[in-house]
Amino acid sequence: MAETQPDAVKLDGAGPVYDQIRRAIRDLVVSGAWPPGTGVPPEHALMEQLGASRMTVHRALVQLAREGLIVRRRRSGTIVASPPASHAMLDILSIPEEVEQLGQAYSYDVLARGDGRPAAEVAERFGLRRSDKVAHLLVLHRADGKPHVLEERVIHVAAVPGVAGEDFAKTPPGDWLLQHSLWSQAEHAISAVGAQAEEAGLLAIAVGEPCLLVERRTWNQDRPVTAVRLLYPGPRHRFVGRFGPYGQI
Amino acid sequence: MAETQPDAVKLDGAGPVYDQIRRAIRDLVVSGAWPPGTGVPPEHALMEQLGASRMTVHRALVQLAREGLIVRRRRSGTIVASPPASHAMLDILSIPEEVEQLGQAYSYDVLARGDGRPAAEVAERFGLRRSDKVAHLLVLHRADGKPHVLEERVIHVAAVPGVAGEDFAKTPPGDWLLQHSLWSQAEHAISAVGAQAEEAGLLAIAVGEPCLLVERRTWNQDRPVTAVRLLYPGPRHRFVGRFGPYGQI
DNA sequence: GCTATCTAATTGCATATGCAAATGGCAAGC
DNA sequence: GCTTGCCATTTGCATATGCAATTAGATAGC
Repeated sequence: MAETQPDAVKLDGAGPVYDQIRRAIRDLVVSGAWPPGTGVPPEHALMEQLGASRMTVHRALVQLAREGLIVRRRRSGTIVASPPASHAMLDILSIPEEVEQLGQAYSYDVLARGDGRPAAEVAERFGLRRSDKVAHLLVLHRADGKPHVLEERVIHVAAVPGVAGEDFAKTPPGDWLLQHSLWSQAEHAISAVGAQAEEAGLLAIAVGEPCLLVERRTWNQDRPVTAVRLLYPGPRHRFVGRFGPYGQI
Repeated sequence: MAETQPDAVKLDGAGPVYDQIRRAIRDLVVSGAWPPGTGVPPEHALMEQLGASRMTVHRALVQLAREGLIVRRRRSGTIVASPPASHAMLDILSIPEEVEQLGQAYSYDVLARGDGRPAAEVAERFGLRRSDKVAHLLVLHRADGKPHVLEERVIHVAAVPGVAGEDFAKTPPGDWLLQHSLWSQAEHAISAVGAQAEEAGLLAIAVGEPCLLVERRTWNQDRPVTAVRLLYPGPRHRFVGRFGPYGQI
């Protein structure tokens, strides 16, 4: 079964054995070598392969399961988990989901698309080199037909091969990227800005109206994947989070 | 040593033993029965007291340590951890720290204070009953002498006994509360609003200027502790977070 | 073919045991 | 008093063992 073991688990000899195992498997998962659904070898196999006791292997796997990287079921075995679609606190659901959770009808339009090298201003804002080929998109998402959020997105073509042949007619780019790209790190920033003239026109609000601006940049192993600027009009959008003194709850 | 064991660990018989132990101790910590610094009994003591093996006790304690609720050191033993001062993603540092991290000089003024029953509008906005006694504060925080953020806060007097005799002359209320109150749950919301006339005047910005509004409410065991409304002027404030596909990093 | 039953693979949990590592505090020596 | 070294306590780690719970897949029976 080559499929169940695309790469071998390799220990690095640093620190406790259970932690070496945990890190080794974690690295295989986050690097994409073991994509979601891949079967992790059963405890007995790892035990022999690594020369550790079952309890030690077990400890590593239990911890990975608690971290959400793998899913374990008796008899079926252990598989690599699918990353959760949303990230509590601040991360945003896919926008279609976000709108549907509000009980409104979702639709969207790709207003503009350009492929080529990024303009200096864009490259700067999104942390790209001017030599990187990018796709540049402007998308308006609607809830019950009314403007909901304006998305300006840059996609690094080299990091997402399929993007050149995709027109985003059926799936908005954010959701499409979730399925067609890999990412290992993201950063977002939230701020409040007034709508510029063009933005205000598209969102059907007054110029200068306060908007919540969410900027997110995504990398895969230090290589930029995509950067997006989401402009939510007015005080009718809120991002809510809950937590306790020792962390999220 | 009564101090090291203010309450006994009690198992509830539900689920795995190690998890019963984990939850029992967690509850003692988050309820405040074991405040930060309290000594947790050593593994051997818990082992005898609970009739479990050391490895089972160990498993519970290791997990609590990973969750950050306790701190363990060889020979010294295990103590209840102090909650971290800030909460990653979105939670805000104490405002003095926030300003100092920007390399600016911090100062603040208590602009107004009222003690009594909350007005209907305030009670509504902060989830209080009109019969609850509250302290109501308006505080302007400055960075290098310039307005940085406007804080409007309501404190539930019954939940924070010392508040009546405190004038917040030396410590702003947010920091003071961190030291003098207990909380088990918080919720915050972020949105963008335009500055109202009075707010704009205090912050020295134009009326309608976009502001980032952070609203946070805090409870202790379902009892409201405090609620705060932080108004950050303009696009010069950003909240930044980083994360990976499987959670925060 | 369909269903009920059984079997075996796999994870989950708890225990017992032994040794390693760190270190607070005591004792001995100066 | 001060320093040095030792010892006992406490946590950290790994192993071996045994049994329970779950369930995919095989088998037997209809």
